[in-house]
Amino acid sequence: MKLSTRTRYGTRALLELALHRSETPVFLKDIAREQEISLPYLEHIIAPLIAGGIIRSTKGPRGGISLARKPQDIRLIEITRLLEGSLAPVECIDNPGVCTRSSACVTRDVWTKMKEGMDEVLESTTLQDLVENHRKKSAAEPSMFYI
Amino acid sequence: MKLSTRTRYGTRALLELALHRSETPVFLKDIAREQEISLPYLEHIIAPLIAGGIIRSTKGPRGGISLARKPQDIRLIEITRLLEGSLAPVECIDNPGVCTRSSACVTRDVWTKMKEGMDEVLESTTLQDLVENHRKKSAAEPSMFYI
DNA sequence: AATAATGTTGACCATTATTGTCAACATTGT
DNA sequence: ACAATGTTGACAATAATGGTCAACATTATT
Repeated sequence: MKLSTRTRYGTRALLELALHRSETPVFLKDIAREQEISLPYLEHIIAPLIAGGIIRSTKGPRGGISLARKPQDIRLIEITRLLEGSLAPVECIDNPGVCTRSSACVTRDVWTKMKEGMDEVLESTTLQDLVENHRKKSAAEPSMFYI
Repeated sequence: MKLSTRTRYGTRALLELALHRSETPVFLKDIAREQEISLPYLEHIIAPLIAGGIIRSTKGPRGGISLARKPQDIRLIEITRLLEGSLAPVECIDNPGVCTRSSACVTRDVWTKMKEGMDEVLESTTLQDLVENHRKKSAAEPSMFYI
């Protein structure tokens, strides 16, 4: 039940973008260095976020990426949907046809509740919430500027 | 974010045991057939449940396995702990040392909430709850006797 | 005691998903 | 024209999962 690194790295990259207050886009290169992700891998992680309308990108010199919307309008559930897909712990939740027992299965009901618990957290949290929490933590512990 | 088949199969096997009202133990062979799991694989799934004190086993002819406790005293969280380990979506929740940013990381806080949401569901559900839900569903849809 | 039916254990293997890397390309500011 | 960026697709390494197989241990039955 681990999240993929795609989702972890992607979320941290988005938070870094959200923390970047200037208008100018940020280089992938810089995010890769900050977050200790290889540049080629980060490119592949960013791609679905661009396709999903969370990130805008500009090519060429002085290019880079930036948030397509304000941080308070980006919910974490969108990020995980794009990078991780559904959080359903078992296939039969999204796809009841894969198992003939789906409708009568009571373990499936439990796994469904688990999914709902996770979804609720991610639906109710925006990038802006992360930004604010980060600022609070940074204020409390000035030495910790990491994301 | 999928559960392993170990956990899914193991939970279904335990539910089958819980539904089996007689005193006599159940053959692994029979559970394997009912749940469509290969016998050798089921043996490996059962092993940690025996070691964890959820299942008792008897060797020899007329042997088999049975629940070590009453269904209302077996919480699903015990099962997932034995078969899946922690539900932490990221390693740094159980093991902050793996990442120097742990204490300052705000994404980690979100993943922690996700874990707590899942744990809450599994802590508050017992095998007996599954048994009751199963009986309700069976009564409503008599043709669906599956687990 | 012999035997057959069960569960136990450990070694092993196949498949798949993840996690990347690399190279060619497209775009754009200077 | 060129250099700096992002884009895309093919590919590879690695690890985890899901499973098999064979040898063994135990016990009821005869």
